Amino acid sequence: MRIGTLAAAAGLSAKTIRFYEQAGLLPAPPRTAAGYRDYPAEAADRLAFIRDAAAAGLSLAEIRGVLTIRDARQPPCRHVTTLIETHLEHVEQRIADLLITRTALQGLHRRARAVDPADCGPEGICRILTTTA
Amino acid sequence: MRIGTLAAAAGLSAKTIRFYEQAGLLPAPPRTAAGYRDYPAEAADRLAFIRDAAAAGLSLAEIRGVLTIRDARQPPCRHVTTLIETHLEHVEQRIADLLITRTALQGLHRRARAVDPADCGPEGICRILTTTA
DNA sequence: GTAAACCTTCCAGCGTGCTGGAAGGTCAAG
DNA sequence: CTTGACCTTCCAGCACGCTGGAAGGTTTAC
Repeated sequence: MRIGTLAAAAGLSAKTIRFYEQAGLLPAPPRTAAGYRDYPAEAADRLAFIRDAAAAGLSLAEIRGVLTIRDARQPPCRHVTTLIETHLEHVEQRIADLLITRTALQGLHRRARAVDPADCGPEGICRILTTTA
Repeated sequence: MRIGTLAAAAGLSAKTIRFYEQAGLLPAPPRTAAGYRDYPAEAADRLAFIRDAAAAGLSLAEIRGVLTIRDARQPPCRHVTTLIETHLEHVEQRIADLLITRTALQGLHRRARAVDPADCGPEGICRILTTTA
């Protein structure tokens, strides 16, 4: 399977696949006599995993961490558990941050609807945002 | 008011203030005879506005949009309201994505605790993760 | 008078996740 | 045989929001 076929199958560009290889997310595949990358079918699964994990918001570094340990073929279950816990903490922290942001935005939005545009004044700073510090 | 004083007042670095000027968020102030930036007191208000809007998660481009309209002496309230609504949607989408990720990680974590490390087998791929890929 | 703390400009890079282009080699169809 | 689609490598840059450093000029404090 050449890179273009794999790219089409995974819904990514060939460029992105080479980038993932370079970034250590996808192992370098064997090459044809002409030097073309020749992927096994499993590569599509791996790329699908990467794509989904990335879509879910994991950074490539996080995904790489999961894949690296998986690829080690050792049973480092405790390591994996720790890794998962760490990822979970990061995700929960991000959620917490975003909830704070959301609350702030909802406050701004409430105020925005309450303010009469004519009220902003010719020189005044828009009240919606300035009162929010 | 020189840049260092303003920076201290606004809780930003002098570098950041120069960057904001370069980015079109802060107008270029008059200069002293020696070429030093000499800010009026209002600059601190403007920077506070920028800081607060950024803290609420608006991008510098979005803030610039608000400021540009404000500087044109038009009431930006409706624009700001729309901006907030759009941004709120993005944040909520992001939160929803992260909640899905969190659920997935929690499931992984439960499975990790349930698996006996000896169970992973010498040649098998660790089960915790493979069932997820 | 001198040393430190400040200011100026410009150029460079961080990290993230790609994307584009140039210059060249290879493969399949007509 | 030629055309065009595909592949290779490498180098470059996008956006984002700064941050650091070099090389110089100025102001302030002792």
